[in-house]
Amino acid sequence: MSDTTGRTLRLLSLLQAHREWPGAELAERLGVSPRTLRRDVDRLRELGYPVHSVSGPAGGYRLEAGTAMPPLLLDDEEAVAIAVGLRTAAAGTVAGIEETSARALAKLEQVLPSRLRRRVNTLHTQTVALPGALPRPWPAVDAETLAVLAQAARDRERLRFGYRDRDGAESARLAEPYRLVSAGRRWYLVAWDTGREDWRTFRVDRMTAPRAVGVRFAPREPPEGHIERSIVAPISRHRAVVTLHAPLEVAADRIWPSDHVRLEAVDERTCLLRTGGDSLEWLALTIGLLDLDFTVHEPPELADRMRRLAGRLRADQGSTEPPERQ
Amino acid sequence: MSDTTGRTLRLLSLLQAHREWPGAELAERLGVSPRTLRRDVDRLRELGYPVHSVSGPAGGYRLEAGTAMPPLLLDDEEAVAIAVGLRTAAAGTVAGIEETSARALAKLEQVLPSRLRRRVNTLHTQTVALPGALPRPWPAVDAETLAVLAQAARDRERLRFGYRDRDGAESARLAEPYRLVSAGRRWYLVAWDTGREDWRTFRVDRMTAPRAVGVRFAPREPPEGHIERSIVAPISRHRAVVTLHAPLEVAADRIWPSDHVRLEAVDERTCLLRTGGDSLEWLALTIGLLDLDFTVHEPPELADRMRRLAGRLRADQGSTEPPERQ
DNA sequence: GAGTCGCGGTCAGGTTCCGGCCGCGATCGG
DNA sequence: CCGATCGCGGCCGGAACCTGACCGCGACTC
Repeated sequence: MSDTTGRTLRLLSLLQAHREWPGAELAERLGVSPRTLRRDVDRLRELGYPVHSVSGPAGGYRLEAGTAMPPLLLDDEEAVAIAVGLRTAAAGTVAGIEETSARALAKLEQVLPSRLRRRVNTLHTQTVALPGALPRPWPAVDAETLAVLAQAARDRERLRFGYRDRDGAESARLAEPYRLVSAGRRWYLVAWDTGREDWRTFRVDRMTAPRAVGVRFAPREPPEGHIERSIVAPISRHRAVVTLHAPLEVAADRIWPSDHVRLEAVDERTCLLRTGGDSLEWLALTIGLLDLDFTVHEPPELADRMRRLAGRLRADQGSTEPPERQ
Repeated sequence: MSDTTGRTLRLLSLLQAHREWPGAELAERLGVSPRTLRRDVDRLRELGYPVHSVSGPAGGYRLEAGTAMPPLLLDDEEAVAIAVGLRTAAAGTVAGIEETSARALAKLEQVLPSRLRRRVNTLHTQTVALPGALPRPWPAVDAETLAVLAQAARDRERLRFGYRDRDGAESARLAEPYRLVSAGRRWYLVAWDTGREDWRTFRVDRMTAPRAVGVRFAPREPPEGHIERSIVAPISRHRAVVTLHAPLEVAADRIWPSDHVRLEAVDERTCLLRTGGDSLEWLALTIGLLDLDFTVHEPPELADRMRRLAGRLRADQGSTEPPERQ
């Protein structure tokens, strides 16, 4: 049995499925001796995939980001999610990468098992069937954060983060994430709060700087039906509050309405814009492009960013001819 | 030299990059004898990946859809496209798979090289429809069709399809696809029409039942500027020429390569960007988000728009308190 | 019908792989 | 500070594997 290639692939798959593994468990799963496992790991390293290792108790192996993409080993659901995401992106929901998305989609669909293809079809038609509601404004959630949370929950790693509760009070938390839940556009993390010694449901948008602390914990089940809560506000990294020195109607005319935008009149010549976004540059530019006089109230960083951008933009635009027509 | 595992991986990668390969070429690329190649193919089959083969001249190997997902071997752009698609899907743009998308994203981001991560970030913020540039409903292009076209173009396979031209006249076409181009919400296929013996640009939504006919053709280059003339120019109202005060590599890293974008080095610290778009605001936004110093040469309106934008951003007084807390 | 191409059997020689054993060093907990 | 745990990598011997070469066969195209 020419097992070694397949085993190496299986090892890669395991390393992608969980972030960190103790060597002994890997060896057992692959059905080889620990010595051979070390050799397999070396093989992966020689192939250019950086496998990081930690000595001592609680040591183990983990696959890190290197300079080249390793082969992605996906389970069924993930493959479906990717296919659906690519279809949507190719449909023009995401600007600028349509053609590449189509190419990636071609590659994936070439090898996509037919039972999965069926699922992709039903899912895709389900989601795109809302022509009116299709053009989404900006992303509701910080994807980076989601990825961190999903990973911590998957790998059963303790999570440290700041949390701002309903009343705005900040606190530092240490929790054992159980599952990431999305309800509508909102995301929640169900977790065991080790400080409070109880189950909590955290709104993801109120969490700050979550990071896996590297300590694994024993799984734990939450009580039946623990996952209920209701909230309103959108989820984005930066929330902006800006006064626009223009009548409400004028402003409303230039702003693409969405869940993430609130516009209220202050008086007949002024209105207040509340909005949010993942990047300060994005906020600065979209606000600036409204072409209205405005005053930024929050966040303070936004004003800084605007000044910096203004500096870039000011520099003698259009004064010169392009260098040379090659 | 323990090459065999890596070679098997490389073989898998080749089989995903093109649909069909003649055995001799695969053997040469992998640097082994044809006999060994056959053994490698057998190995893949034993691992459960269905490699189909065709005898006779024009024979070769092709990887087909099996019962399990094979490891996906992605190039940089594809990886970025998938990451962006997943982020968007996870953010709730696509209903029903948010949690799975987040999981897949975690898996991908764990191994995503950092240079790609930057591209994902800048791209991700651009997913929004602009105020002003309202997304009008468009004859939806079938993702399945797109995948077929992208694959045929990639693999250089002749394509047979029906086409309904501007006047509604139907015709059957046989063409050698060159490239799939997306402009705005529309898709075009640039191809050599073997019947007309000339280059044609087909609108994808007017094509019916395209399918790869299985015949490979020798690649052929369209005349210089053909794509720009037939698609980019008519579609994008504004064509911009901008000097970026950054090395080519830095700029290339932040700009999504597409048919609408040309980037050339001027010297070691400067490069020239040519791009196009429907709206000045969109152009200003994408250029502004690059976070690079730049100088706009064309069009003059864009330079004006940038100056105005700079004025707005600078004019903000940055007062701290909003008028009244509602 | 000729030529091309994939298929798979066989063989021989060299290489690799594996498990077991060892001492080493890093890390964590007491 | 010490001991336990875990990853590291050298070494060994025997078994297994991999490779290239050669062969005749069958499928397919022109």
